[in-house]
Amino acid sequence: MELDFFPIDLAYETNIVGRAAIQLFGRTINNEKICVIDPNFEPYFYAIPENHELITRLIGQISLLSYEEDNSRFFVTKIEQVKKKVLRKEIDALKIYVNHPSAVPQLKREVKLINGIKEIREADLLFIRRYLIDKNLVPSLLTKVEGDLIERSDLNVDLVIRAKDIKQVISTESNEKLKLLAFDIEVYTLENQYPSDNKDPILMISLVGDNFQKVITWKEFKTDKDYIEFVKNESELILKFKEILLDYNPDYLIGYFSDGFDLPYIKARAKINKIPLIFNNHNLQISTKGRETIAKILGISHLDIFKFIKNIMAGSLRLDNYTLNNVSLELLKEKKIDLRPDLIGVAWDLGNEEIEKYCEYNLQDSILVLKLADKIIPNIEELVRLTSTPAFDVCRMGYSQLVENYLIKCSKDYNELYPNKPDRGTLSLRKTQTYQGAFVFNPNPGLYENIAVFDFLSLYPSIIVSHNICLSTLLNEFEENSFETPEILENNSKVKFYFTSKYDGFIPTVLKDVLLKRSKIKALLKQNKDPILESRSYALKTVANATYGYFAFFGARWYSKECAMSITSLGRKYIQEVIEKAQSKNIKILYADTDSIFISLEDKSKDFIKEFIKQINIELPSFMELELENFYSRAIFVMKKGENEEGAKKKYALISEDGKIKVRGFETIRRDWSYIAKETQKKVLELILKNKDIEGAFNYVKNVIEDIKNKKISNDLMIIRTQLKKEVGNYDLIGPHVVIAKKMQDKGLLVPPGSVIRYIVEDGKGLIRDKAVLPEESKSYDSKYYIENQVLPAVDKIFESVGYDKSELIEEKSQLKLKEFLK
DNA sequence: ATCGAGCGGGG
DNA sequence: GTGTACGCTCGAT
Repeated sequence: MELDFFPIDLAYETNIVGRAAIQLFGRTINNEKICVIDPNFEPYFYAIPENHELITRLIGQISLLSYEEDNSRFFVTKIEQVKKKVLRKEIDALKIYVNHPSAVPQLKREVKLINGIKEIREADLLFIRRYLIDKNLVPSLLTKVEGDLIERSDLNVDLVIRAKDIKQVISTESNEKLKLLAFDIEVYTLENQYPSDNKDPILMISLVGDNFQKVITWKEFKTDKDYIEFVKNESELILKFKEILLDYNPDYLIGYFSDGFDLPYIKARAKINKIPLIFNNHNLQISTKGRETIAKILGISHLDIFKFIKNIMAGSLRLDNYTLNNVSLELLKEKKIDLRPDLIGVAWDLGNEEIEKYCEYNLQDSILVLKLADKIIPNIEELVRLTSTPAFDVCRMGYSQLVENYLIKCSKDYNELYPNKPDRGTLSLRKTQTYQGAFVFNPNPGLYENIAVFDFLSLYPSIIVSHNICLSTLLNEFEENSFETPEILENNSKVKFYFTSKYDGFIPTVLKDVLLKRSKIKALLKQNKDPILESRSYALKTVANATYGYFAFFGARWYSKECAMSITSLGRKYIQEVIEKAQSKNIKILYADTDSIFISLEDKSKDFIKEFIKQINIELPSFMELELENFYSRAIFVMKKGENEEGAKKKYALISEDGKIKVRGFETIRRDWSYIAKETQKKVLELILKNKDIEGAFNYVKNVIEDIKNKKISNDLMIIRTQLKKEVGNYDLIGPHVVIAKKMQDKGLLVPPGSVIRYIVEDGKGLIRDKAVLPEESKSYDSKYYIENQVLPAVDKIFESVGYDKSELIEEKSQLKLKEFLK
């Protein structure tokens, strides 16, 4: 039979004869959940011989390799002699097929040891990705399978097909029918504690899909909310969750930090309740990636959208935190229900409407997550298509991996062998390498009015394309007609790099493809604001903009310091040219960094500025564009501590004409700051930017300081919160929160790891830890500490930048010495 | 200057 | 899972 479907999630299984078969879970155009099993793909890798003459001997030797493990035999099945390219140079390679993907690591090591083998290549590509790339398949695009319907009771799908042939269909059919299910859990928590999965049960789980809303909980109370469903206990709650998942069988299960919290928690509680969480023959799997955990459910693609927002979208969103509330506010203009999560334990014990509030809260979280997913998944899916990587992985990748996966996919089209990853030695060497970076026009600290910001769009990508910058085009010395970079300062001497123009490099070619595709889409978007096209454009932009960073990323396969240096040198040239042109038209430059320029409007009209940009764009190479980012009514540039010419980093705040404040580079406001410090900083920026009221802001802080001195500020605002990460006894270094935790323990209070310790720094002598007390026991907080270590560090640079000295803030009765601050 | 520890997201 | 593991900032020493 023949059938069209959208593949979503892929895995592979091992059959009776020890061969791997790919499983493609997806949805048919008739809305059925399908699993296609494709046994027709063999794992392989490449070996490069030292020279041509050795090939016959090597083939003989390699074909004999085999080993046994767990009663299975792993061996080389066949070897092909092929022509491949390495940085455009043609070479001989051996394509070595093995009987199972898991045999690759061992067999590649054995091959590598054979005398006459120069290098192993492409032995580290996931079997699934290898399959997708080699078969020219892309998840989430319509795919035609020809094969036989088979019976598989172990798979939770509507139909299973054993594929004979499978190929992508050229089609405009969209996969809008995909089923999404968002979920969120609430857990028993006591005030100021953090739940721990070995003792605190899951109290409720919300699930929200298309026309589907449910909150399951296990303490019965009177309610008229029909989405609330009661079960008997936690065990039944987890069983119900599992049942809904199997029944509803979504294509994407979506959570917010569900890799790090919800699913690991469910797994831990399921274990305690002795509930197996098996889906399609596999346990809910929790693995780790660095410090982060990853939760995988076979056949249901679990997307933790927090990961994608943090890794990919944060670059453009630039929020000061990425809580669900904050992200929803930004992207959806909606909020979470305002309830303290650590009071759920109290509510639970009280019962009735108290619990009901938390059920609403729980539901709202899933609603927000689903709405966010609706916005974000099209972006993820575009990156899926661009990189031939399943959404599950794309959702968790960073920029460099995105670029790398795109390049790996493209390398096949050019018959290139993709480079190996750097080894440890290379890695640590690369980490120490520095080079001249972007151009920075240091701002004079101060407050400014009527500002315009210009941005170069795709500055670096267009440099790479128009100057053909690539490892494969980099020359050892000058050649006729080659392109040479400006002079670059390196170790006190000047260097230049040369790139051939005889042929197009691999990276410039594939990047050009991205830029061309994007400009076509942008042209279409001008006629019609189609959200799918928006996503496509977003995906292409993401990959294009990350390419420069990729050259400079120490872990990159296509790492090149020379290319990175060449790109920044050209970037400096372009931005400096614009600055010079602006200055020649008497436009005052306030600040510039990498690809953005801040100017002061002074007496010039907005139209004049727009015309200036238009003129610049006429002269720029194609793909490159100077864009008016926005007009701002005020800006404050702040001195950064330890600032030097080279390393000056962005630290500024802007207010746009519609009153929106944009803050960059201020120390992230963290939990371990007191509320008074956070509030004061926020208020100061507001007063200065909104009302231009520097004196007011100054007086505001002076008042805060006076109030702190006179102990007029309530203890609540002085509390510092620090989480205890280990058992109290296991600390070598005793910080203030550890001292307090010990005191609490002595009082018979439980302070397991994860507890948030609250303390106030009290008047007294010695180290901070000697002065820390429990908030309830605080009689007189240490004014000096709060002024000097909390409030002042949060605002002093702001005032210094507008002409005040820090000391003036603490002087008892200083006359305000308002210096000239409007430059 | 070095080093241990917390932060993030979630409750 | 044909795989690889954060980066920064602050306080104590």
